[in-house]
Amino acid sequence: MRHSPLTALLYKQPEGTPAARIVQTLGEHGALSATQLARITGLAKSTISTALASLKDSNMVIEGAWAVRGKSPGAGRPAITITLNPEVGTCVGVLLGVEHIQVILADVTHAVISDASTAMNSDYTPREAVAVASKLIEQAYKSYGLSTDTMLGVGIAVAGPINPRDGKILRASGVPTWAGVNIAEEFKRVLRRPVIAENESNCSAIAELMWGVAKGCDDFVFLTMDMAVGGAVVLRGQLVSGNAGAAGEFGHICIDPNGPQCRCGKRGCLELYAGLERPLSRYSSAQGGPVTIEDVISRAVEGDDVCRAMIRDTAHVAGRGLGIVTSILDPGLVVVGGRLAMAGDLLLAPLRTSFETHSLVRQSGPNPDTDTQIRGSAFSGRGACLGAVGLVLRSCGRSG
Amino acid sequence: MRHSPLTALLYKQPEGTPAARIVQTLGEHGALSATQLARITGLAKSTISTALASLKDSNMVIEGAWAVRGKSPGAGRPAITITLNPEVGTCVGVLLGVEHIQVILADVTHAVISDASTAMNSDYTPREAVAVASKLIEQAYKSYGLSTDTMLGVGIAVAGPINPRDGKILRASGVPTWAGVNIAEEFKRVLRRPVIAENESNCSAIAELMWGVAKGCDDFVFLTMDMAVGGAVVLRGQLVSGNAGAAGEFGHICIDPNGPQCRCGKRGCLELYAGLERPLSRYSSAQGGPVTIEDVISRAVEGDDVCRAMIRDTAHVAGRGLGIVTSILDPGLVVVGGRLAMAGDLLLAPLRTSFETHSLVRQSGPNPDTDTQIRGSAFSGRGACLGAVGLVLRSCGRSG
DNA sequence: CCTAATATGTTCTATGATGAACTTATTACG
DNA sequence: CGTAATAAGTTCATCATAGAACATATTAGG
Repeated sequence: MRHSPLTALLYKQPEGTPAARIVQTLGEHGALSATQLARITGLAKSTISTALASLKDSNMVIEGAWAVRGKSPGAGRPAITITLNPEVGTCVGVLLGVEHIQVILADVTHAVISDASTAMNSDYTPREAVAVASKLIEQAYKSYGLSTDTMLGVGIAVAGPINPRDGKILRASGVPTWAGVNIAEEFKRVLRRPVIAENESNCSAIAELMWGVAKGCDDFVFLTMDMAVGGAVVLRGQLVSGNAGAAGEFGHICIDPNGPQCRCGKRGCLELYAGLERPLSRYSSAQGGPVTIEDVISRAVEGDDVCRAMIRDTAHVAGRGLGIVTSILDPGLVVVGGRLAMAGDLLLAPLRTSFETHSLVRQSGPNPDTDTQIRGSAFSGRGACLGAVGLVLRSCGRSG
Repeated sequence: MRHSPLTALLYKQPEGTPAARIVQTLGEHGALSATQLARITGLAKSTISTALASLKDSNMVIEGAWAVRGKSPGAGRPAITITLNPEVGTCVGVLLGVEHIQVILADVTHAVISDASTAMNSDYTPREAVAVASKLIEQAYKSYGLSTDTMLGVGIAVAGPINPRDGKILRASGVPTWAGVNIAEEFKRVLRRPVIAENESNCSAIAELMWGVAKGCDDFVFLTMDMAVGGAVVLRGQLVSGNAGAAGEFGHICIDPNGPQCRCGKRGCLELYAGLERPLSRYSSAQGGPVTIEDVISRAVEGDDVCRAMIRDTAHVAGRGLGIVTSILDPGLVVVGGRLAMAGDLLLAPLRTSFETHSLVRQSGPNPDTDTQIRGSAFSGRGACLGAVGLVLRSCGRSG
């Protein structure tokens, strides 16, 4: 099973044969009918039909008579749903977070089989990361009685931009000690499988695109609000990585050129005002003990004024940042993720208000046709790692 | 000739038949050999060969034995260059500027046949625009003995964003009185030809992409520096228009939320600091008479300190704006256009310096691999109108 | 001047996607 | 309960594309 037929289909052509495109599309969308496949891939019904026949023969896809998603059974012959055969392979997503490493094991339908984490001291080395993640992966396979031979690939979510040309973490990254490391190579050497590394925010955006609030939306912007501030840009269904992989670094938009120095070297970055690191450490010392983002949110929900103000203040600056992003990209949708997004409307309401005063299009009054929507992420914290899982079936034929 | 075979080829399929793609590619690149066509379109040599045969039969393309561009004749059979037959049709580009209307008439090879302008009072109406432009077009055809039957289409460059959904000029536009007008329709009604309207900066970007410094570059950002500040975003060879057509409105990036009110309704927009409108009117009253951008540039070239400072100051703020753009898009190339770009290094040198201090990627020191290049436009003022010409052969099958 | 090397362009056949027509399976309604 | 309407999925002739092999036109060098 070292090189399964699925692997061959996935890691091949840029546009691909009908079979490959079907597998890809099923990977992204889950269960679909033949007609839906035709619509999504743009191929003819007949083409789908013949391709599906051979895919069924080789056991790559299976059919079930379950109701097709989002379709109330009306008149007409009911559709037969097609799914990737879960037994055909597994995908692994790894999140290399600041304080923990998370590993999600999923089948090709993206059904999560296992989700495990290990706490880490911040400033762990790439070598440690590989060791800990490999162990988590191994344990996940072992405890579910699966062979690692079924592993089709590994997606890795990293804090910091990755140069798309050489795969190395950018020197102007969130984790300076990792600068210049090609983390995908490090993992590939040990796991001997296709490994795709991506920026954490980009992974979150992928998750939103595939299964989240941005499903079916080809153009949107993702904003991470957590200790740090990050983001991602999706245009025509594809991540925009930029020349050096630094696209979507909303946290480093200059808000005030005379502001305090940021760890990136510049002054007055958005992250310094809209990130929770500074207000949280101030609040923690005022409280006389460490307070987490989750604590702040639950206290805010309970009505704590200081915590509400903290969220409102970050929302206000973030809205200004989004206004700037909108002057440049004018996205139809902004998805807000990161742990602070779990605050829901406590964050989103002031964010929307601030955005409207700072948005060009909104200056001519509300208009549902042209207004940018702002929505909270559908995932609470797991988004980035799920997105890393999604990377495996998405990024076909790029790295190998 | 009302519906020439070329029109049929141009305004049809989204991806298109080989013949259509060849015509498009020739339209964009000019003279090419069959082999180059195969490389650029991605089609097989054989496909190109057969398609070219029928295109030659129908006289759509002609071959010449001129040396293929950028190819020193080495060993091997010399290439035969293919060009669109200039006699097969003409394209018109219209620029609706603030103070003048410009019309360029070109053949399908984009060779400019005529270039004429009429001065306008600012705040002219769409109806006047159509009348004046139509007259200029008519004169151009008449004075070169061409029939308007050969007109394949008209591209229009407009100051202000255009909603890609309904083609109407956005209400938050540069010319408020034009808000809500579908200028392409207005022209189409009179000219009875395919008309494509685009934002002026977007047209300039198209020109740079097709024939300017961004030739062969699929991802770049265009910055207009003139009385106002605008811009455009090109990703994967395509213009990014945004949800409401307001993508690339760099002039309305918020630089200071407590700054003066901008005509767009927001406060402290980049345009107020990096646009020449305010410094120029101040300087004009100090000089006791109207001074143009061209005057400022020539005085700066001659060594005038006030004019040099004016350019340097706008460059400084613009660099900060570009730094912000880079945090979001991280483009590999920035092309600077608008009349101020004619100042050359007087503008570009301080712009680059300012950009570097405000650019995230640059924080880890210079690196030719990841650094964003900043180049001046290749066109002096004519870019937008030339781009409008280019729109005609480019935007196939969108509007019609 | 002849041959090798190199590159362009053409021919021919197999493949494989397409679209029209058809079959199948269900609901709606009289 | 039967027929019309609707939608899903299949079959098959047609045709466009690609790939391999070939023909053609040039330079380099002995």
